[in-house]
Amino acid sequence: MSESSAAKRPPTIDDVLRLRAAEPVASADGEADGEAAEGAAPTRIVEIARLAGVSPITVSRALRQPEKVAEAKRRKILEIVERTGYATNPHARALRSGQSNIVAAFVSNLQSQQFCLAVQGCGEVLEPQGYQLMIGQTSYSYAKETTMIQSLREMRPAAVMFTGVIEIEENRRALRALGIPIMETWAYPRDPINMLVGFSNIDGGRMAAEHFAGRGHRRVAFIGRRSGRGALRLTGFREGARAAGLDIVAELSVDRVTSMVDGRRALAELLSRNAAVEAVFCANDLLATGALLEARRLGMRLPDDIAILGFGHNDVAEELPPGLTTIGIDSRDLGRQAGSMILQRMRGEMPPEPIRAVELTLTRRGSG
Amino acid sequence: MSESSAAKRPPTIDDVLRLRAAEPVASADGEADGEAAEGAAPTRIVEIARLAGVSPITVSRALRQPEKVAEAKRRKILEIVERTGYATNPHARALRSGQSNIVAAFVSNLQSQQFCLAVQGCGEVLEPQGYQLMIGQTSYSYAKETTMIQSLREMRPAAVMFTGVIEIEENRRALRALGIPIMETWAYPRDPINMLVGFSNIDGGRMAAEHFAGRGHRRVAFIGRRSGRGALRLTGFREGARAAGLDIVAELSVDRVTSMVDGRRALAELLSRNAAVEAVFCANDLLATGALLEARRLGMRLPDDIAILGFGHNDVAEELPPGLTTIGIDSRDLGRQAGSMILQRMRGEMPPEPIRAVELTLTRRGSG
DNA sequence: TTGTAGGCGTTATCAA
DNA sequence: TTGATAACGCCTACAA
Repeated sequence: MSESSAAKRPPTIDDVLRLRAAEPVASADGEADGEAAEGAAPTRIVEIARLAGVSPITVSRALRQPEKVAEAKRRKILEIVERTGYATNPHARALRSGQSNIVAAFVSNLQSQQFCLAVQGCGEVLEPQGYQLMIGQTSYSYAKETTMIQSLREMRPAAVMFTGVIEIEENRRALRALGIPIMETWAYPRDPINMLVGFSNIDGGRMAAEHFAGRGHRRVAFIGRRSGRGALRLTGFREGARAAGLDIVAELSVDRVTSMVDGRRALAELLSRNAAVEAVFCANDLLATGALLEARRLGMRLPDDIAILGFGHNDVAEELPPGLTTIGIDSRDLGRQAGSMILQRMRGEMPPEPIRAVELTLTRRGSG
Repeated sequence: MSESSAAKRPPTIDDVLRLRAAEPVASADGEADGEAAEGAAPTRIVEIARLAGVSPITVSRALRQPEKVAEAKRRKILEIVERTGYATNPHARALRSGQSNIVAAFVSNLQSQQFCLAVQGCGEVLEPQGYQLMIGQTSYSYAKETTMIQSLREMRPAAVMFTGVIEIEENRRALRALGIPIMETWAYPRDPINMLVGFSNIDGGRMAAEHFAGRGHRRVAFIGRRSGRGALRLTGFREGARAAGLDIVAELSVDRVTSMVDGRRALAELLSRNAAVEAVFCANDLLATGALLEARRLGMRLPDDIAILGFGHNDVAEELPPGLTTIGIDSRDLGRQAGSMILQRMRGEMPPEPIRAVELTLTRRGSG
């Protein structure tokens, strides 16, 4: 079919290759940069194939399934690829094979150290395997979440990871319909969409109450969001308090947490309502840090005048005297575990256990 | 050419469509989820074309260049797309048109609030236009930077943005060779690769010296990295100090800055060497925050016993009493500007000025 | 182990 | 304004 090419049709790949062969010193086609010649890197697998004297499919195999190509050929091909700087076109690859190398990762908030750590951990596992993380933000907003999930339909990633769980049934369905591995984290729902590396926020709350009980506190309080994970931590805190005979003297709801100021205000309000509180559990470290600063500003000694316990293992809070005691997980490790499970699923293996729990620990510092 | 299809060849698109037409209640092909029927969303433009009674190319035009399609048809097509939830296959699109909708953004450090803000700002501009940000991390490592730039050759994004400038000539060349818009930020080099939204770190250092001079300090010191932007800030600080007649009594080099502890240590060392220092300029807010905490721990009053000035506009540092005075930029705004310039370039327009400066401001708080 | 044939879904190009 | 045709670069399926 090759020799009979007509004259008036547009040039095909092979025409172009023939031209290139006729003019060996290729003219660089970068923007007018005066780019040093040396020949632009090949952009097609056929060019490598020519150089190696094999068919394109053999090059393809040498790259993707090296064990299927004879040692000598493989070596030669890889050497040429290396030398020329050839890079596979991922779009062509994804189009033909239906497999993309993009994994989408959504954080609830890019400003959160812990979420970023988890994403980093996940990337550490996936990137060496040739996957690229695409990071997006859901901003704790259901509307944004829905939009992002719609955009996933267009993006066609190989897998998706969230630093959180998806609660809205419609979104869960949409994700399932993508037919790709979906990873949820940071909680421990009964029915994850697909895979989960999480922990029980209820347990976290319970741990807080038990810790206070162990330190001899009786009159305790809660500051936190009334929705999402905050609500779960409160539930656990209540359970633990009841079991240990603690008295929850106040539950302060703070629904928009954007800075430490919210924690400052909350503690001030709490104290104005109820001066006799001995220990406060703040459902996240941003609130806890604000509370700690406010307590210090008021001249209170921690933990004697008041104990403050946070949630999240934020390491900035370690440095604020006297140091914030906080419950949390190893976020980077969570990310790594998530990454390796995603990897298994993308390879078509079924991870032995699609739901994994990571350990909550309490890091004791000076505040409680 | 359609009717003469042989029997033994693999099914083509049209075969499949014919089958689908014969079995109108499509069997969902999601994983065994018992997915509610309602028919999976179409995955090919031809399906929309059938429904609308037009050719595929017309659907394509209605989606990309609506003005080229007659009003009535366009409306009908868009309505069908909307109703069915059809989403374009970006790989096919990128393959054929050579245009990807992915913009790669690299931060030096995902843990940095300011870098994340800049990336967010950039995303705010690009995402509504249908672009997806792909975020990566260079970890302040030249080796990592080189690897990432290599991976860009494979990823084939529509543009690239960095929170920083690329210094290594080889990497600069590789980026230029990509032939796509490249945005650098956070500094003000004489010869950016392509586009720049930056500020002068030297000016920042100079501002620090001028501020100290204006507050009546004479014996001043510097704490910071001796490479990259830290070095530039030091250069400016020296210039400003000389011009204002200040005496730089110490320059402390801290090359691995990973937490506030580094700032604590640095201040302690500085004071042990030279107790008479009146004001310290820390080249970044992490160091400055540590220094501030250490000064307080030692019982010093700020800014009377010692003034501390940071760089970076970190807002956590606002909350640490007495509040960190810091020089910096509006990072989100920088990101937005970068985004809109990238957008122009991707559309083939030349921004009027490919190099833009953003304003440095000093935020006065209690520390100096 | 290697190669041939052809399609993945879209859009550039040219013709009507 | 619309449509027919073919090609983007790769990889699956099958054949040798």
